[in-house]
Amino acid sequence: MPVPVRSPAGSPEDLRSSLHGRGQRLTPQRQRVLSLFERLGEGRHLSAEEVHQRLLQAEERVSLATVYRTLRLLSSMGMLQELELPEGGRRFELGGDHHRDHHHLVCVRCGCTEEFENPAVLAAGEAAASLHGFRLLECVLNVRALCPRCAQAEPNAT
Amino acid sequence: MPVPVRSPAGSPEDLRSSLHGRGQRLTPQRQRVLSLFERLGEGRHLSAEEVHQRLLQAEERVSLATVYRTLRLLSSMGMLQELELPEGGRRFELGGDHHRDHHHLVCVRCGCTEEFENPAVLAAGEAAASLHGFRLLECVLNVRALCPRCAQAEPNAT
DNA sequence: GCTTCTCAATACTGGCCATTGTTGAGAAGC
DNA sequence: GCTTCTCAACAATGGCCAGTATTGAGAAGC
Repeated sequence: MPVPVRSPAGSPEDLRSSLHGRGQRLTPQRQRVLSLFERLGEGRHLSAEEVHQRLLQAEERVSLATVYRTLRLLSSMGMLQELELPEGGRRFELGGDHHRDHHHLVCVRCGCTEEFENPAVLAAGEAAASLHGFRLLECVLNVRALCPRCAQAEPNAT
Repeated sequence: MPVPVRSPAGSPEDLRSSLHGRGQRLTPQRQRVLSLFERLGEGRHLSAEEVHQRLLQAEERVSLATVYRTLRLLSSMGMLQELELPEGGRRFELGGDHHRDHHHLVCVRCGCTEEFENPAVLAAGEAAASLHGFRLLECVLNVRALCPRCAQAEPNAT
């Protein structure tokens, strides 16, 4: 039974540590597969063969067998979600808790975090993306701050 | 005593790579000094002795000589700014380009980035901070996206 | 046809070690 | 008094290596 993976497919480093936690390794192939889904965005679902083809097109060769293995692995880690189609054949898409915008309040002193949402942030991200011609995938706002407890411990009032 | 959950995103890794780029090392002492200034926020300026004392209070022992060396180092790297007081004695504060909100558009495919600003983001951060009783230090919005060139290369319309 | 298995070749990791940048105390300089 | 220098002790890194998870091709299973 796989370990509970809390953080969605975020940074490359997240994937690495998730894998290491299970004594597994981060390989270019695994990165390529996950990265492909991240580039596609959330709604998209692909079959193993499609993943294989797309990676080939992107000049990121990964053998079909490895694609299958990796899809299964990433699913078991919760980073991908498996869809069983009635017509036969399976599809995969980005894991469920992948909000396009999820934000964190991080205490720089003790490291504790709070999560929050705010549509205004996504709007700002979309505005900037559109201004520069980018296609937005995900917005992550990190607010570096001091939590109530640590703020009290710090002997200074700015 | 607070329990560290995960390292605050932002500068820990930045500092490391900046140092490595110069063939220098990331040590706990350097982290402590920089971290102290980050906790203080932007307006604050401290003398070497004050830094030393505050670190002692925080049970983060760093020798005075090292404090001096580190302050000089961080200044030369632009992470701190040196203020020469007319009365004699120098003070240090967080480097200038440390905006309380600076945001990035990052292409997840080629890695290129664009920077932008948007007061709405800072507002959102402040709202969240205030809601949870946090004292905001800095807002960093990371928009994961595809740049125009890479968006074109990706053969899919979501 | 889609998916998994086999097995030799490959390569990611963690551990260990030498290199050399850093630190701590106290002396020395200004 | 504030800041820098000296030097032995310390420790962050990079390189190297063995251990072993992973990959690629093709065969085999469903």
